[in-house]
Amino acid sequence: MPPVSVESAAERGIPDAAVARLPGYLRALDTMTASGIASVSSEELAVEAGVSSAKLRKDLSHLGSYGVRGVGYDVSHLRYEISRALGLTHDWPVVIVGMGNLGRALAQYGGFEQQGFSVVALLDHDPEVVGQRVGDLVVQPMTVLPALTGSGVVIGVIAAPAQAAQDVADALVGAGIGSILNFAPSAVNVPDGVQVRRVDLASELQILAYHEQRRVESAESGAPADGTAASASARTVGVAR
Amino acid sequence: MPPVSVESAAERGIPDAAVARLPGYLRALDTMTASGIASVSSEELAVEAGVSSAKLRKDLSHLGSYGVRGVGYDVSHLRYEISRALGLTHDWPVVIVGMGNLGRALAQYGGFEQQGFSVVALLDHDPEVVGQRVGDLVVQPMTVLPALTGSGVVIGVIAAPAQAAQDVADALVGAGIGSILNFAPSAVNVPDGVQVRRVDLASELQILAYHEQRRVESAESGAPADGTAASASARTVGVAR
DNA sequence: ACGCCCTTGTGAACATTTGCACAAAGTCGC
DNA sequence: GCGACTTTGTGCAAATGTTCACAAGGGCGT
Ligand SMILES: NC(=O)c1ccc[n+]([C@@H]2O[C@H](COP(=O)([O-])OP(=O)(O)OC[C@H]3O[C@@H](n4cnc5c(N)ncnc54)[C@H](O)[C@@H]3O)[C@@H](O)[C@H]2O)c1
Ligand SMILES: NC(=O)c1ccc[n+]([C@@H]2O[C@H](COP(=O)([O-])OP(=O)(O)OC[C@H]3O[C@@H](n4cnc5c(N)ncnc54)[C@H](O)[C@@H]3O)[C@@H](O)[C@H]2O)c1
Repeated sequence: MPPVSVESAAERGIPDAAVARLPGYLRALDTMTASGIASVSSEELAVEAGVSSAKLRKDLSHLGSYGVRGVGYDVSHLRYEISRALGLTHDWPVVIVGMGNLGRALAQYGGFEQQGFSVVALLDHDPEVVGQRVGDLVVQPMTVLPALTGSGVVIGVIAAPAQAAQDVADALVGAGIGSILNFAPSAVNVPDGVQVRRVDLASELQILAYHEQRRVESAESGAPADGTAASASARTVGVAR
Repeated sequence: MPPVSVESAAERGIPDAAVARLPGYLRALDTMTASGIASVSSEELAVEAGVSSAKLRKDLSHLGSYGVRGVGYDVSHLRYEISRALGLTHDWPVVIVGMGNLGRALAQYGGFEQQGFSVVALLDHDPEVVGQRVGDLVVQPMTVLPALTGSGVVIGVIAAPAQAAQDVADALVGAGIGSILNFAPSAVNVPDGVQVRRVDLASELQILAYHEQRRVESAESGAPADGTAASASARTVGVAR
């Protein structure tokens, strides 16, 4: 690491890979709280979160030294420290754009709210959809975006069709949104400094398919299956349907 | 990994990071096909897929040498080669477990089918839900699982509540499912060799929140913003750009 | 048929992430 | 109080992933 002179404790610059795992630790801690557990070792927490204990300790070391050697971590204190590192000490207002099937499901799903986010606005460009009520909110037109960002909304969710995703992203960025969660199955290009994360089921399934294919191929190990014959292998799978 | 001596051309062992990007390339190629584009350079495809061209070329090099120097890649041929590498030369049957809000939405969402997967069964443990019709299928009890795997189903989707996720995973693994896509916000433990991927919106939002927080903090750079005052920061966001 | 020009495929440098192993540090029983 | 025992936090090495930069290769115009 560069010799970052002062650098208070360790508050700045947690590696991306570690940041991506923090929410999992948070969730595991919540589960333990619900079970009435007050203290955990890195080993126990690691199992609950599905990682190795060494990785867990290394990750936590980036946010400071909150464990007690020989004992473990205090569940509620660690929960607080991770929350703070992630910026969840206050709720973040979120806007969802695109009120189709997915947008409605997300708007009504309580999973956000419990985790430090609150859906404060629902937008759609279709005049037919604008004005409809979804849960506690009324769908608004795209033109209100600047007003939303003006009042502090910085996270946007794209739930519009793929071909509209880039337009929506442009509108969000133009209005000052700095972080985007994209459910549309397409990449969006944004300026430097704007964060985009994509959630795509088809991609996830395709990645699983790759691993399944490998398993099938290695199951027929004995046969070198080199060259020509290889292509037939996938068919094998009993798949009677 | 053991040093796999012979290793034909490049068919085996594509790095995980590359595999995770292949679906994105596939999607980008589909978009180009729809636009009537027959040939692309790595640079153009990289922009469409949202990666750097060097990364794209390196990734593709793991599946073979399918480009033409000075020209680029033939869209339909590259599409085929990526499909083949991912194991998408045939459809994969999928079972969804948990027919609540999310399960129903997934079952009726066409996004799977277009991409090489077909939902062949819907399961739930609740007798009230079993027998209901969702789209073209009737919800079946958990007891049919072994029959499904017997006929070739190897990919399962968990759309049950978090506290049931481990039980469902155990049932899936016990029946012979080898790959699981888990939508419940909890980690599941499975034996070696079983693949699990998790999709969790709250985690994604929390990761975005971390980056937003950093942006806010660096905006108030001069001020150390240590301790107490920090919590007010988020409201600020002048985000004039 | 030749050479120019363009883009691929890849070796090598660099960066990040993971895993190991253990000294440091604290608790708890006695 | 003190020593034995437990578990953290971390230095280091290995593995994995990314970026750079360019030689090799192939088409296309002439
Ligand atoms: N339905 C699912 O289960 C599901 C699951 C995963 C991903 N997705 C993806 O999510 C996206 C939305 O899916 P859906 O089923 O809700 O689609 P949908 O067609 O039901 O809804 C899309 C909504 O977006 C609005 N919209 C279109 N263009 C817009 C624009 N430029 N600005 C603002 N709003 C616009 C439309 O008016 C419509 O209300 C799609 O990209 C889809 O692939 C859907
Ligand atoms: N609703 C959403 O928009 C959404 C979005 C993201 C993630 N999720 C997550 O997806 C999961 C399901 O959400 P939901 O809203 O559909 O919940 P839900 O309560 O509507 O549905 C859950 C279904 O699972 C069934 N089930 C429960 N235990 C089971 C078991 N052991 N075996 C088989 N089936 C069982 C129930 O009978 C019920 O039909 C949850 O973990 C939720 O956090 C939901």
